[in-house]
Amino acid sequence: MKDRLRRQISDALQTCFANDTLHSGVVPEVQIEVPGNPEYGDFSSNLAMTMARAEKKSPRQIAEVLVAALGGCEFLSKVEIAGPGFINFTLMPTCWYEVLDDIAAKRSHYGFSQFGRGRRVQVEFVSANPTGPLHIGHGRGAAVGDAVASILQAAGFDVQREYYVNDAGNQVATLGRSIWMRLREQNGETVVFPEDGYQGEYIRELAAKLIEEDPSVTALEEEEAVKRCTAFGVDNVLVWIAADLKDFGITFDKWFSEQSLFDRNMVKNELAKLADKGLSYEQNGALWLRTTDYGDDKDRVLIKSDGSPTYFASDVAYHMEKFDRGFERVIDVWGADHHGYVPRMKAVVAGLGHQPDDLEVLLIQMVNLLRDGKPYTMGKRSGNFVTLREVVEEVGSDACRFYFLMRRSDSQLDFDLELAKRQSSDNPVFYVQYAHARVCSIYRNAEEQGVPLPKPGDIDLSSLILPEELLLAKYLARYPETVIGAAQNCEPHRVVYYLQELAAQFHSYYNRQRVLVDDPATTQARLYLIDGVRTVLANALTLLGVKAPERM
RNA sequence: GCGCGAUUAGCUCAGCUGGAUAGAGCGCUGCCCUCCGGAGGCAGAGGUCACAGGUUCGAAUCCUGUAUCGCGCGCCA
Repeated sequence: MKDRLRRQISDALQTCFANDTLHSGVVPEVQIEVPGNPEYGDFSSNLAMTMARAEKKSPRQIAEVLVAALGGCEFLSKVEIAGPGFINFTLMPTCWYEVLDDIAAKRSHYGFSQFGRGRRVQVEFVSANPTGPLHIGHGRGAAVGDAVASILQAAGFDVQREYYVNDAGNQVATLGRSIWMRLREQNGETVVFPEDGYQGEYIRELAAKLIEEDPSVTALEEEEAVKRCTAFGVDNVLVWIAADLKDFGITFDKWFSEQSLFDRNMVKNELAKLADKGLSYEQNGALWLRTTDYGDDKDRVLIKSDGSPTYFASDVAYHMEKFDRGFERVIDVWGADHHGYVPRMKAVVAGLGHQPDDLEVLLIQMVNLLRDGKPYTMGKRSGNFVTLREVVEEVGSDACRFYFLMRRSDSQLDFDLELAKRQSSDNPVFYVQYAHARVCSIYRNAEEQGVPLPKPGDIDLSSLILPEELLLAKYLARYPETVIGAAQNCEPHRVVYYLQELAAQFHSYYNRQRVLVDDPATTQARLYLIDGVRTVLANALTLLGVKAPERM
């Protein structure tokens, strides 16, 4: 609808240039927005004001010329000049009926667009070290990454979801040593558990499981045994992680192993490429990357003087490999405590000849768990985080995912476990899902009463004239642009806010008007309207990974 | 010390990339069930958008500075 108006305005602009009522020939981008105040119509444009300088005329004069050129456009019921030079447009109510037909035609694809033109995008998220179960913070990253991926898909990008497995560094070696120590402990030895070892109970479980599956491990030399423990630990923890994520409704297209970069000599090869480009140099026995050339505040070490690569080295290789795979846009989801690493990674990307913005890093802030408004933490024993699994089991995947997406991902989040479980309008998840269930309930009712259901293309919608009905239709029309905005900015919370507003408008409508009334035409039209609401609620919830239940 | 991010209603937060009278939820106050699910809805009170300058037709939004808070600054991962 907005695009249609945009074309009309562009045409009018050309008309003005042609008949010399405007002279500059400068065609600005035509900005159209939905004004906050309904009195200003359905759409408004600041075009006249942005042209004022080039035209050397007052905005209101320009607006008058433009409005004259728009002439009697049949789908516009009113065009007004207001304030400093806004042009306000009110559309014929019948225009909004088309939105309902559009939704009915596209069903679950309403809101999808070609905005991304099939460009390949990779979203890498979670990527937690395979050294223990996922905790609540990982959960937020998971929910955000998955929703961003879904939103990008809806906006017409070709998206791949990837998990980067840090299976090469010291962290997994520590996991191996921790398991080995617990294993010896279980065999009756007295051991000193390493200070940096992983304290969690799950280490004991892993040790016990390993002895059971392969008792010969105890006979190995220390070094071999630890290696065995490491491999066993990583394999098992990854299975847990995958299961936790699956129960959270998330699957990945690819699990990318850091170790595989070394196995395939990728790190060495990619580092050689950087050296060829003169981006790295040796100093004090170490190999440095010249990240300061691209905005970092100091150069970074790739290979330490003892010859071993830094974590940064494999990260560089990994990101080079991502672009080699043909992704035009690469999105990383990180914990906000890593924000200091953004400049150096952008520097790498820039050094490779890409735009720094081809890599986008989403920083995920902390989750504060609350219970009835009071901070909730597990016992303070080290290694004893609140796991994602416990929370999902307590409040359910839907509530959990919705809450994780309610705020901008870079701002901290209060997550009240009791509130998330509540079956009332206090609870935003419930409130939105309930709106969907309510529409379904009305439809069930209609069927029981033998009311014929509306058939798309064959409905008289002229009885949809109440302000709240037009308001709903207009809001449904804004869904596709909401998805595009969320995709452009990687901001799933926009979809959440959209949902809350749509649900609120629907509940309000429901409370004022009955859908199933005596007049058959009105009933049909209203059923058609709320079916549109139902479809959009379901589509938006799906993008967030939240179910749209038919009854609750 | 340097860098990054924040600062909007009592609380938690939005604010559509610079637009018109700054919004929502919670909490508070007062209302609405002869009604398809009241598991809802309506109304009210509540603001110097941290502060001071600047940019322009126009600033919560962009720039500079100040204050407060948080985080990051390893040849750790």
